Amino acid sequence: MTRKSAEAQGRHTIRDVAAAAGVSASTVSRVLGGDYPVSADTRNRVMRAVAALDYVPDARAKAIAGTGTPTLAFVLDDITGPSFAQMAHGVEREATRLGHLCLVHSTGGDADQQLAFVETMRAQRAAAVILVGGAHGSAEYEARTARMAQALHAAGSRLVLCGRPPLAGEARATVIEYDNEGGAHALVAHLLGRGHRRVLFLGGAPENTTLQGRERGYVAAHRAFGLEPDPALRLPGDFTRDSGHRLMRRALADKLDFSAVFAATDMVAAGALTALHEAGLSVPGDVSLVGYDDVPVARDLFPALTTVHVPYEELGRLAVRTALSREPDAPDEHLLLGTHVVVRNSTAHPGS
Amino acid sequence: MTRKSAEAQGRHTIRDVAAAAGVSASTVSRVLGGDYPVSADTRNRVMRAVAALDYVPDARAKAIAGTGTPTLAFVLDDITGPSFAQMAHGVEREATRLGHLCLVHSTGGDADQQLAFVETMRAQRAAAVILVGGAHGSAEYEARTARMAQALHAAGSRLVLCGRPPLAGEARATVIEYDNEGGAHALVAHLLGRGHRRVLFLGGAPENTTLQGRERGYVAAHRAFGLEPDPALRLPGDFTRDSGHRLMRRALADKLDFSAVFAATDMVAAGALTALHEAGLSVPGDVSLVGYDDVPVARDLFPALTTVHVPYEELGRLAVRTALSREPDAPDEHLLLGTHVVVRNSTAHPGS
DNA sequence: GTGAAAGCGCTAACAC
DNA sequence: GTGTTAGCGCTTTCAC
Repeated sequence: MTRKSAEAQGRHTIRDVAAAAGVSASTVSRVLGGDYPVSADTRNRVMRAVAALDYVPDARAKAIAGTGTPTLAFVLDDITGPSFAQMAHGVEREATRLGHLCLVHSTGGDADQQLAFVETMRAQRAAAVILVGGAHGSAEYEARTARMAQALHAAGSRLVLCGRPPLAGEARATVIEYDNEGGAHALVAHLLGRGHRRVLFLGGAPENTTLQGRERGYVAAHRAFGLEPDPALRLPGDFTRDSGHRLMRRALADKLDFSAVFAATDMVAAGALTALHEAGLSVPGDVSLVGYDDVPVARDLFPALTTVHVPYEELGRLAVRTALSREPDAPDEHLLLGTHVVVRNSTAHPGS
Repeated sequence: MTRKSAEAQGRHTIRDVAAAAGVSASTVSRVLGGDYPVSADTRNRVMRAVAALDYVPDARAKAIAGTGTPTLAFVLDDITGPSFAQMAHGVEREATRLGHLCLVHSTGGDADQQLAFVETMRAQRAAAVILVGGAHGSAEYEARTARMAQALHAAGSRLVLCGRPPLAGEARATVIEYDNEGGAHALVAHLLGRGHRRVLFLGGAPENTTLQGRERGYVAAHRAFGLEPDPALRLPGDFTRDSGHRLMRRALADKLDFSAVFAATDMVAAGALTALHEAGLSVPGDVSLVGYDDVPVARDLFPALTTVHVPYEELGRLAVRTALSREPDAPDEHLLLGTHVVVRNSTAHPGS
């Protein structure tokens, strides 16, 4: 009958163990801590008591007392998206490797929920918070994010922005981007170089910086060829498979004139491809199709999809490493990862 | 200069706020707590101080003091698998809805890492731990899992096993399964009913209970048709796309005789489909192909994949609900969710 | 080598 | 209404 947790089996405290072993709580702490001189006999008795009670120290109490595993949070829009999932994988592996507890959370693209979760992580005293996905555009959102970055920094933590542009000013956030504009430029140049002149762009989103970047690359590639893209060929949407399917059906129904399609993501491309097939069109015979991200399924579409490779898993690992290794007062860092086109079978010369 | 955190900006405690507002710590606690009579003036001063210091209460300290958001953990083999990702999504949504902090962690299929993480969650005093994915078979693993279940139960938490069979004995674990055997049976019967007699099975894994169940359904369907499946037609592997690709190439190289393929998961089917295409074979013209899980991309393969629908997101939500709603001493529950075949375009009569 | 006591940041019971 | 005190479960001086 130790104090009060008499029959409350399992909810044992360090004092229960101490009592069972006939020592003081501090001794138990020392034994469990590892590095501290304790007599072999005492150690044995304590270990036996720990085993008997199946005692596990309360991680929250350790944390508050200064010991305890540091925590790292990874926030994304939708865990269901394969590219995000790959990144999550990289983040988790690296965080675990570096001895951190890793929390993954997806917000469904809701900016408020995202900020709320970052706040929760600040309350958890997380060592770092990694935010991934295009920013949501609005100035108010940007300001709030900047405030969070400051707050985390002030608390000795830090905010890492992945796949999105830096915040304005001295925001105290680390940024790791990959090249959306350059990749899109190279990809569209590939299309243009094969003779395509009317390239449909699926999934531009004025509020999402990632999609914006890809759209800029699309435009830039045209200009580099001395072309001006037809605005009617740019269909706004999000980065999901269903958006691609819907958009492609609409483009077909509207009898838009194009010989190639640039889908903003591989998932959009997957949906578009299905719509194309449903319409009895052949890819790349009747229309060429390209995507972006190089997610694993890109190889399994038929035809295999030409796309831009983004090193997502590596990106995740890198985010964790820079987040955890930086000196508290090092200046903000800004990394830009390269991307490259992967040519597969979904592109051909027009009318071939 | 409050106590010691003078210039340690951001790392503020409730006492710093109290000092800044000229009140006691308990008053700050009461203001922040919400429900407690506090004079309007005091409240204002406190709120102002909170804002000025950008104070956020330490969640760990709250937790240890009895208040604090409860936590729930979700453990899966690989976040990269689309079916798991969908479940993770359901779990997260529901956990958030019920006011719980949700930790997602993937173990890469490593049983030791899985158990270690469950132990970590026990240390975090998580309200529940949800484990998903086929069990790893070995008796030792099963025993350790049972011990964890007991320990969690004793601590007022609980273990929920998703998509895997119950533990032996009074293990104190809630189980939510979906019907692998029945779904596979119906699916293979669909093939057999169309005249196929030699069905290749890709991805049986003797150590994984999920894959085992699907394999049992495969065999049972044959027997129901008075057939005995050829053991040479069963290729062991895991549930990944790459496994499917490799296995299919091998089957083709070995010139195995079959007119239909049952891939253990949609991802395996995706890899197999690509291998089939690479070999110049037509689906379903030359060979019929079916998968299992009905992940979103199943619709985007060409031809669209006939498969078995598993309500993964619903499964995740259900896991959370039953985990959080059960009485501490209610008997172990065991739910079995139904599945159903979704016929699309990847199957036809043999030789058609 | 071990115990008693103080402290981590917070809440709650008990004064006034 | 508000401050003081004790306590959550742990670690870590500081004594002996």
